[in-house]
Amino acid sequence: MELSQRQKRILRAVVEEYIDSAEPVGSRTVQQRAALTCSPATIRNELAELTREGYLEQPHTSAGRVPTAKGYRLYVNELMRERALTDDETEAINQKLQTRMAQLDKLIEDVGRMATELTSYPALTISAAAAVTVKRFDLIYLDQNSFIIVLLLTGDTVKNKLVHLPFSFSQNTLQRLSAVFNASFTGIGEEAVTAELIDSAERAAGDTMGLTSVIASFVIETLATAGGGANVSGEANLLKLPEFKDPDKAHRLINYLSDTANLAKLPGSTDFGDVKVLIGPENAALELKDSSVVLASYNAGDNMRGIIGVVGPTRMDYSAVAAKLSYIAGGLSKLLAGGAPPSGYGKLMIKGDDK
Amino acid sequence: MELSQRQKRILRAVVEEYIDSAEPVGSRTVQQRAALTCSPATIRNELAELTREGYLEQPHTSAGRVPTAKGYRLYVNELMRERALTDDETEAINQKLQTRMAQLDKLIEDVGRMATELTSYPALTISAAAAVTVKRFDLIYLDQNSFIIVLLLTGDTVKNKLVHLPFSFSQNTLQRLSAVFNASFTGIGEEAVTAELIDSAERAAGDTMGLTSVIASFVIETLATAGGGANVSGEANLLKLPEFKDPDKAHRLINYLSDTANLAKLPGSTDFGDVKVLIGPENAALELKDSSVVLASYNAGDNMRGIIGVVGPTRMDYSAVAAKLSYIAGGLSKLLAGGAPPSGYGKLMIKGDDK
DNA sequence: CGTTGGCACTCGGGAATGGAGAGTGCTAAA
DNA sequence: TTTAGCACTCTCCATTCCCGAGTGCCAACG
Repeated sequence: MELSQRQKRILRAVVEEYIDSAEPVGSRTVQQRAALTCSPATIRNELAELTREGYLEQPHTSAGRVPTAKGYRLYVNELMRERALTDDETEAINQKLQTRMAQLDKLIEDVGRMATELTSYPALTISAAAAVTVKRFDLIYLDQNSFIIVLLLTGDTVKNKLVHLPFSFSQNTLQRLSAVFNASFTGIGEEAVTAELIDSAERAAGDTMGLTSVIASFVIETLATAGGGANVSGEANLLKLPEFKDPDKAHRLINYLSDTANLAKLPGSTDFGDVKVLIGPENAALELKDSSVVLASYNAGDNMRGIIGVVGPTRMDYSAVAAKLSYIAGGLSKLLAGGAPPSGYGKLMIKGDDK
Repeated sequence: MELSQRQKRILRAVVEEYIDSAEPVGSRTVQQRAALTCSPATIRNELAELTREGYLEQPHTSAGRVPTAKGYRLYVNELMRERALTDDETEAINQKLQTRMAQLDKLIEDVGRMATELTSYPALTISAAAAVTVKRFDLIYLDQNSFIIVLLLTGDTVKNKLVHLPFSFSQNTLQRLSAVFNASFTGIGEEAVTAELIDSAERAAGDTMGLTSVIASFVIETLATAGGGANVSGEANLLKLPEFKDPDKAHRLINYLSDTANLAKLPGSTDFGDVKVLIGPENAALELKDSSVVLASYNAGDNMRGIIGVVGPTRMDYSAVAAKLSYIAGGLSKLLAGGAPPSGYGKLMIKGDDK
């Protein structure tokens, strides 16, 4: 059954009022908020209808109405006004993006913090590399017992490690090793670094001391960990919200979020520029069942992509949050991929989780 | 006035009971806990005396007694039984330290997380470098527009940055620059990197393109940020405690902790192996006035040192926490400084904040 | 003189009580 | 189809009341 125009206006009014007040909203409030000409009584009839259809619910007889997940879904998909960011807001975001040009890893974390500041909800970032490989090897000779391994990865991240060894080696050995690694270990993924490959590299370099395997294991470790980096910031902001006045509930959620392994499980596939909204029970994880998650993905260049998102109560201000995340993700793409902003940047496309 | 033996036993019983129960403790409970032969009435007299002396206080007339900061102080300084860690506990710590051998920065953070797990209180880590300088420069030529700066710092940390430039330069230029930097920028602190020094380096290298200042600014940035790294983990654990059932209070503290700038302000000077206990009002920061902080410092080699600590309610289990932190700090020193464990490792020395 | 039992007193916390207010559903009239 | 009116329901808040835990003091005792 399709909702009437008036029902939609009412639903929107309920959702938006509830987002602001966090309290069940009654017929009189709806009338004012939606600027409807009809009386509260009429609205009561419509509210009853919407409740019957499952878009709203009552905490108890004779309290106002609260949107259900279904109600939020409809709101996000159809009713939400696309909120344009104010000049102040875009200005603030731009400026922050500008001034935060540290190393790549830190940058992403910083942008997460920035998302927290802007939305006042906990922010999470996930950088999922499509397939990281080493672009280039350098071995820097320090003294006869130590050297530095420098790896240049796809995505132009640089990783390094200082190695001390109990035996000595020559600068020549390192040069040979470096050549061998550049020849056979570049452009391959973690799974391709096999024992055979290491063996053959060892022979090729004429390495009898096991240097090859030291380097190779660093390569494996780096490739394995370079992919997924997840990070959360601003968890404490949850405590300000009335829905988390129960410390136990807050504790469970914060705990869930602080285990980065959980974040990786969030459904991530979003087109660049789109924003994905997961409302309450749509979340797979039990701990998120009565919270909502808004995700936007960015393009990090070199086939790498990441996700930035925030977690909040189901009554979070989806339009404002979605707009901000979309803008941040777009800016981040521009910064990282260097090129043009991804399609849809500036505009806002919401992708729901319709079933 | 010196307390009698019995008074001390009573005080200890009150403190330990309160640590366990978080509730004001009455005379009968004390009698049982301290296994005293005298009756509750006698104990009441003593309790009244201790209250008069300021070691205990009553939330209201006719409630049990609660230790004051002064009471805790005495307990920590004199009454606390030095708790030996059980074999299981040392075993667990050793094993965790063993398996966590990632890069230095991550290692410290990980150990912080470990401290959280072991004590179930939020843990903080601060790595305060005495004076970081660059030990060695390397510039790796990638192509005519880009190169990698690799800095080896005191403490054997390696930092790097990938630089893309809009103009081209030769491999020779980089070699010359590298030599100049190694000659005049090694072993000096951030404050010594002056405009004059950069100018003269630029001339010495015959650099007309501003490469020198690009590298120099990375040096400054690195030296400035390499020093203080602070980190907090496990904040959510606070929410489990009855003293933080008010979300507002918890929020204030967690917020305070998550601003790493605040952590740097904690009084840090502790001898290695010692554990420093700051009880409630002894803390300088307002936000910590009714929490306690236990700190242990470790030796990170190369004149560098760090602090690892936990934050909890004033009634935290000082003996267990202090023992664990001391052991962790000792193990960390051994791991980082490579050499012998610092004096006092294994044993436990408490340094209070006596005034 | 320190210790003990007894007793009156105090105070916080939880349960019970009783409006007040907000909001609903229903009915009858416009 | 909309509106006004009305009885009903339920939460929230403040008030009251009682119970129990614990104290302080006093008088008696070894």
